[in-house]
Parts: sequence; structure tokens; C-alpha cells
Amino acid sequence: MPRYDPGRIERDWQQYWEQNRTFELSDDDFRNGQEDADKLYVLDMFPYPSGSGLHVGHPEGYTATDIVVRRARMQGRRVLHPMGWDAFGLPAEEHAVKTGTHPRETTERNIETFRRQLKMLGFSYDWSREIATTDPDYYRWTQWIFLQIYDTWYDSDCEWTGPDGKTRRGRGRPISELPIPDSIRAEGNEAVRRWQDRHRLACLAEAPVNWCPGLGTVLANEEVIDGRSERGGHPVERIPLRQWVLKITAYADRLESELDDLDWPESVKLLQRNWIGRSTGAEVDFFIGEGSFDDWKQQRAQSGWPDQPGDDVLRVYTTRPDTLFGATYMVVAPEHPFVERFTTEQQREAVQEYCRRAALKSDLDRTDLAREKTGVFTGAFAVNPVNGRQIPIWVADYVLISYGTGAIMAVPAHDLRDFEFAVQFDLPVIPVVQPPETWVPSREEAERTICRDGKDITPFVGSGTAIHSEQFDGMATDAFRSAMTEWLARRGLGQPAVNYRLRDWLFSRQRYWGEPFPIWHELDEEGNPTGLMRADAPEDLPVLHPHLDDFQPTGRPEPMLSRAPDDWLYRTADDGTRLKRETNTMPQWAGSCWYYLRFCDPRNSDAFVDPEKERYWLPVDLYIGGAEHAVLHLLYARFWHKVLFDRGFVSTPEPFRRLVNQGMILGENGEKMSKSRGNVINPDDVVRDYGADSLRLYEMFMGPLEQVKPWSMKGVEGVYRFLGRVWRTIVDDRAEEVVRNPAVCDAEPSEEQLKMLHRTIKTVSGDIDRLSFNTAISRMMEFINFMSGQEVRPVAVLEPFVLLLSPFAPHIAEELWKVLGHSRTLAFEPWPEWDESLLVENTLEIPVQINGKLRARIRVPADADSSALQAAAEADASVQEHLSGQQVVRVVTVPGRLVNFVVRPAG
RNA sequence: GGCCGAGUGGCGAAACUGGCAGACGCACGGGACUUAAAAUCCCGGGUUCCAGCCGGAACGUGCGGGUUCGAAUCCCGCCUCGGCCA
Repeated sequence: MPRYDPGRIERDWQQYWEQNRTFELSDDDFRNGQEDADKLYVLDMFPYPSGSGLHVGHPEGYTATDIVVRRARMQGRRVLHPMGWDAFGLPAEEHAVKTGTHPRETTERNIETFRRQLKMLGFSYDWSREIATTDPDYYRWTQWIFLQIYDTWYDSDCEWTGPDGKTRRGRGRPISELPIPDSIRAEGNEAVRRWQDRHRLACLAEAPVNWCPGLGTVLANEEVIDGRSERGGHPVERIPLRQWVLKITAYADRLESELDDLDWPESVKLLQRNWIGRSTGAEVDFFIGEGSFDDWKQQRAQSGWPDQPGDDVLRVYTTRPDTLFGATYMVVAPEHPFVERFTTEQQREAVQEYCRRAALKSDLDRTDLAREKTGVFTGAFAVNPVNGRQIPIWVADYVLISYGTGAIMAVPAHDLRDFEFAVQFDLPVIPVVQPPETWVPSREEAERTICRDGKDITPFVGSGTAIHSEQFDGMATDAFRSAMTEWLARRGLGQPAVNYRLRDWLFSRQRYWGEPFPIWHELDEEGNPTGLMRADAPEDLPVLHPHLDDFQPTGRPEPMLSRAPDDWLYRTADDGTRLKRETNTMPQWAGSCWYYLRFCDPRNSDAFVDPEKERYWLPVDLYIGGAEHAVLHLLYARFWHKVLFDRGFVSTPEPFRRLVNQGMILGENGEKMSKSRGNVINPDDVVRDYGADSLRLYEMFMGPLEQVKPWSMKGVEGVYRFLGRVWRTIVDDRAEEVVRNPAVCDAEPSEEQLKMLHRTIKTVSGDIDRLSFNTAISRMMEFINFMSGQEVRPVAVLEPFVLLLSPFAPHIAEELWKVLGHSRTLAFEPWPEWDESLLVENTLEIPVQINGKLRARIRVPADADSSALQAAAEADASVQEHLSGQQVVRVVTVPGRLVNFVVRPAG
């Protein structure tokens, strides 16, 4: 009867852990542990509980973290290892549209399935800390944090020293500390409020947004791929709309520079850096006013550079101020506010038509290098500030309103897009950078070469020497860049500027199943919004969802919540002002931006987290999840964390110290798992046939954690056989009861057995440290291959082995621990230590090479020095044979490693 | 097109710092146990060539070069695949 029976063992032990609350941390544990800093916070990226249940990809990262924390507990560390649900999101709402089931109901059912499946795998989460982003007790604090962001402005000049001891420039500060210019104050209270609202990190902005009729919502740029929604692939249109925006760009600099200290994969850091896309250059004003250019210039020289450009200039951002002399035309984005004003009468119709059509295209379409350039002349001209030359202003959609100032100076000779445009519309090309002599045109440069007036013209985008640039001729590009910026700044014509590819974060969605905003809009007597807002008081949170009967999208870009009953939508403030609730909801990212903080103190009803607990547990020591979150989730969470840091709510500048991405698991055919490919592996089936321990062990044995790897059922069978072998090594499988195998006894271990054990302890310990679980498992297999062949199997050798196995396959390990005579869980048994002295070998087998080719192996004392090694090698018969007739030119000996004779034919 | 990562037996992989390539597992072949099968246990496998056997030789980590006494590992160029960005 006692064959290895994972079904029975796993049920028993999961029950034991649950009943004994083995992995729960109480507040007492926290108080007692506070003195010793030996905490470990290991976090999995919490899942979105989809309707299809757990995927075999989920347990990969979860098993890895479970191994780390089970091992850490055995080393006496205080471990925080929680699990929860990222439960807001579209699918539950789409389900509601189809079936009328309330999203909360769907969500709760899905969570139940996920929870059951995770418990079935024996992960040692502290389930008493479980949270879901959809719990009112949770999103109460999501709303609260939003209010903190709303209450914050970014003072980019503030220099300060944080609790981490580092001095920074730039800090999020309470809006009440925002300086109000006298001119604004003079206009009265309402003007002051509008001024503040403009400076909040969370504010409303009119912006072209990605409206997706299919999903009935507006999407972030990141959620639009090739003009279609990332989810569902519905077409996306661009329309202007008033939306909540979080000013993540204020933190762009810190989000980039503070990546340096993180123990993250370089590839992820690089991805974030590219996403932030910091570039340096200059802002330059081109005169477009009515009066004289010289007068304007003179006036600028006195007044200096104005923060806000007036109506008489077109402000551009350029990364190449050194090419100003080569600017032959200007381009403004179709959405640029000046277009209407400076377009001449003759051009008006053409320009309007062009702008209308551009509005329908996505940014991607517009900036595609391969696409033919389009544009229309506005009829207007600007004056180049460096030489007073008049150059035409065009409208073209390859310039985006959202990048820089929405206008550029075009230097066709040194920019590929400008060059193409100039060719297309026959605009002049003036080279102002002489390429170095070694320059060979890149493919991109070469393929754009055209022939004009009998001469070949090739664009050049690199660095070189200035030409046709008057007094600057001969300067190297890099030096010229800063010289020109300085020249402009001195005259009030330009100033150094930093630009980011990162855009502010479009933070509102028009759906039902997301966090409602804790914001009210003031209404005037006619019931129209005045543009002024009021925040809910913290004690009024959470703002719960209104009851809705119908989840059908309206097909208009109007939030679902605007259909809420009036008593939810309207209220009269104490001062008599009529108020209407904000009806947008927050995007799914909101809840996942701070869940790692809530896990420290999940039931706190007075604060989002107790500061003492936050200080103890943060930062997360190890964070494991999929690479698909390398940019968005991790950037958003870091941003929120930094706002909370600036406002003194958290003590660390960064939330996640070490990050590891697990690799995707492919189907057995090597393709991505998907229902349509029919290659999905269901963890329930695997557990039914082989048990959770086999599933866990196989997922770790497949290959390196971070690597993409295909599934193999045969491989699962392999580790299942291994566990069966472990079982039979310790348990008598022919007895009626679960009892020790007769070979298991209390005898003194042999030297060989000890050596084998200690080598296993050492390598498995090291492998867990390096998250190299596949090799750890092969070491344990080697141990069992050896031990199962031993007629005498001392308990003193088997017990430490069972402990080594326990983080990987906890159920069978607990059962074997019991068979070996223990009554309590092994979860807190001390992790085995190895004795280095048992591992030193007296003699070693050393390879002997001749000209780098292996010719013999010799056995030598482990401490043999170079000369002893050489002597031993020369004494070897086969070495002698190979050396005969050869002249030894050199002998390389590395003690403990090898001997290499470098020879050449004698004579 | 740019950036990042990868390419090792029939397959998943190992080789941590440049030092015996292929540990461990799968699949496969042979044997033991069995009436038979499953399960289990033992043994064998990089390729090619020489050898009756013992054994030995050459080649071998995507391809081509280089550095080095010595390269899967470092450098240059190329090819293929995957990811991200455009």
C-alpha cells in the first residue's frame, strides 16, 4: 500500500499547514522580530484572476519564491510572503455586458478558483494577508493615495535630504506650499485654485486620447499597438477629451537615475531608460511676429528668456542646436495651437483639410520612417534667430504635438525625416556639418541619397565639424552644441532643455469596474461644471461603486458611471455649492502600484500602512514576475512610491530592491501556449496525475528560471520517478503501513556517504542562493542515485537530505520527515550546514594536455605544486610517448587544475 | 531599421573565475525480475574512423576570423531565432 501517493500526502499536509497556521506571521511576531533586521520580503507579482484559472506559467515564479522563503525560514529569517489579486479590469465587465452578472460576482468566483489552485500547490503564503484590489478596504487606500498625489505639486528646484540620507533636487510637496504669483493672487481665490489645480501631480487636461469604441474606453498610449487595442485588437481613434493625467514626467529624471542602485536585470533597466528616453538639447524661439526681427531681438536681449513663449514666437525643441544654420524650414504639428492663427488665407483650406485627416492617424502611423512624408505649407514664415533668415512654416504630421514643443526646426541635411520631407517638397538642403573623413554613409543615409543640380546629396546624422555656420565654422559638433546653446541663452533666444519620450500618464478610464475617483466637480447655477474641483475627505473614503443594472457600453466616450443614480452623482456642499461626482474610474494599474505596501499591514483601518511596519519590511527584497511588466507596472509603481517618499509616507526611495523575470513556458510544440493552438497545459490535470510536488519540481528542473522553455509531460514523469525513488529510499513500499525502509538505520554514516551528503548540502545551498534551481535538483538526483544503491542508509544522512528537498517538494519532505520519526513540521528546522573539511580530497585527477590537447589524466596529491605536477605528468607513460621526438618549449602548470606541455617538433 | 537576449548530443540542459565539453533528466538501445506486461533495478550511448577484443586517432559548443600555452566562455565580422522599441 505505501507507494508514493502524492494525492493523500499533499491533502494531509496542506490541511496541517492551514490548521496550524504554519506560515502566518502575527503582529507579535512583528514586534518580537523588530530588533533583528534579518527580515526577508519576497513578493510574487500578484495575478489577475482570469476566468480561465491558473496557467502553468504562474507556478513558475511562485515556486521559485516559495523555495527561497522556505529555505530562509529554515535559516531563521523572518519572512513576509503574501499573495493577493489584481482584480479590477475589463474581462469581468465584458462578462457583465454579456450575461448581466455583476463584475464583483465574477471576480469573486475567479478569485476562489485561483486561491484553490494556489493552495493545491502548497505555496507557503501567509494567507491571512490576502488582499484584492477590488476590496473596498483596499481601494479605499488606493483612493487615498490618489488624493495624496492630487495634493502634491513638484518643486523641481527644491534641494533636500531624504530619510535615506541622500540629497536630491526636486521634490513632491503639498499643494498648500505652492508659491502663488502676485498677479494670480490679485485675481482672487478662484484664480488661485485654478493655478493650484494646474500644478497638481494629478490634474485634468484636454488631450488627444485613444478612444476605443469597441471597448468603450479611452486607452493609454501603451495599451495601443499598431492602431488597435492591446486587449481585443479593436480599432482605436484619436479624439480630444478632458482626462485625468498623472504627471509622471516630473519624476522622469529620478525614475531614470535611481535605477542605477537597483539589483535588477540590466535589460529591464535599459528598457526603462529607453522608455523614459531622456534627451538633452535646447529650446529655441523663432520670431513670427509682425514687427521687426531686430527690435524683437534687442528686446529679448534685455528681457531674457520667457518661461511662456509669447504669441510672436514659435518655440521649438531640438537636440541639435549646432545645426541651426542649416534650418531651412519649420514644421508644426497639426494640433499646434498656432496653426489656425498664422495660416494665410490662400492656404487655409488646404491646411484645415490636412489637419482633419491627420487627426485620424495614430502617432505610430505618423512617425513611421518608411512612410511617405506629407505636409502643407501654411503660408507663414519664421525668422531664424542665428542669421535672421526667413524660412517657411509647414504643417506636417511627422511632428507630434506631444513631444517637445510640438514644433521643430527642420535641418534636412542632418536629419533623415527632415531630409525626406525636403526632397518630397523640394525644400533647400544646406549642409552645416562636415562629416569626418572616415565617414561611410550608413544604410539609412545612403539609401536616401538624391541627385540635385547634378550633385549627389546624402544626409549625415553623425558628429563632425561645423561649416556654413559663420563664426562657429570649424567647431566640433559636441563643443558647438553647448557653445550654441550658451550663445542663444545669453541673448534670450534659447535655453538648454531636457526632453523625455515618456508622456504623462493618462489615468482615467470610462469603465465601471475600476476605482472611482474621490473627486467632486463644482457646478454653477445652470448645473454646468465650473472647472473647479473638491476632493473627498479621507474619512469619506472609500467611494463605493453605484449600483448599475446595465453594463452595456454607450458607444460614446462617456463614462459608465455617468449613468449612476442621482443620489450617487450629486451632492450639495456645506457652503451650498452643487457638486457632481467625477465619473471616470482609475486604470487597472492603480491597484498594483502599491499592493506591496499594503501586504505589510493589510488590515489597518487607520492608515494605508503602519509606518513602523513599512520601515521594517520595505523594500521588497526579491520581486519575481513576468517580463511583460518590465516597463509599465514597474515604472508606475516606482512613480507612486517616489511621490509617497517625497511626502514622507514611505521610508525608501525605491520599492523593489532585487527583480527577477521568469521566462515564459511554451507548449509542448515549442509555441506560445494558447487555447487556439490547443497546447495549453492545465495545472489541475498535472497535479491530479503526478501531484503538486512533481509539478513544482518539474517547473524548476526545466531550465534556468529566466529562460523561455517548452513544456514536456515526459519531463514531469521524470521528476515524478525521482520523487518515487526518494520515497522508496526511505519508506518500505512493500510493507502494509508507511514505515521506514529496512535499509534505513541509525548506523554511523560511511565516509563516502558523508562526503556525498555534504557535497549535496553545499551545492544545493549555493544553487538556491543563485536561484539556480535546475542544478540544485540534479544534485539531489545524484544524491538519491547514490543513496538508493546503499544497503545501509543512516538516518543521519537521510534527515539532512529531506530538509534540503523540502523547499522544492514540501509535501513529500514533510511526510518523510514524519517517517523518520518527527512529529512536527520541518518548516522551521535549521537548514543543514556542510563541513568543508569533509569535502577536501587527498588526491585529484588532473588532465595533462600537449599543445592544449588532452593526452592523459594523472592522479596527484591535492596539494601538489607546479614542479610536482610536472614531474608526475612527465612520469606518465602515455605523456612520454607523446613527448618523444618533441622539443618542450614551455610547460604551463596550474596546481589543482592541469598541466599543459607546449611542444614543437625537435630539430 | 535600432537595442537587448539566445544558438552546445535525437530533446530539456550542465560546465559559477578562460583550464577534462555534454553533469542531471527525457527519449532510445541492451539486460534482470515477470507466464506476460506495467512498475522497478542494472548497464550503454557526441560524431566519424582504425581495432577480433583491450584500446586508440581525428573532428566537435550556429558560421568565418582573431587573442591565448589553452576558448562553449574574451574580441571582430556574419547567419538564424526570440523579445522590446521604432
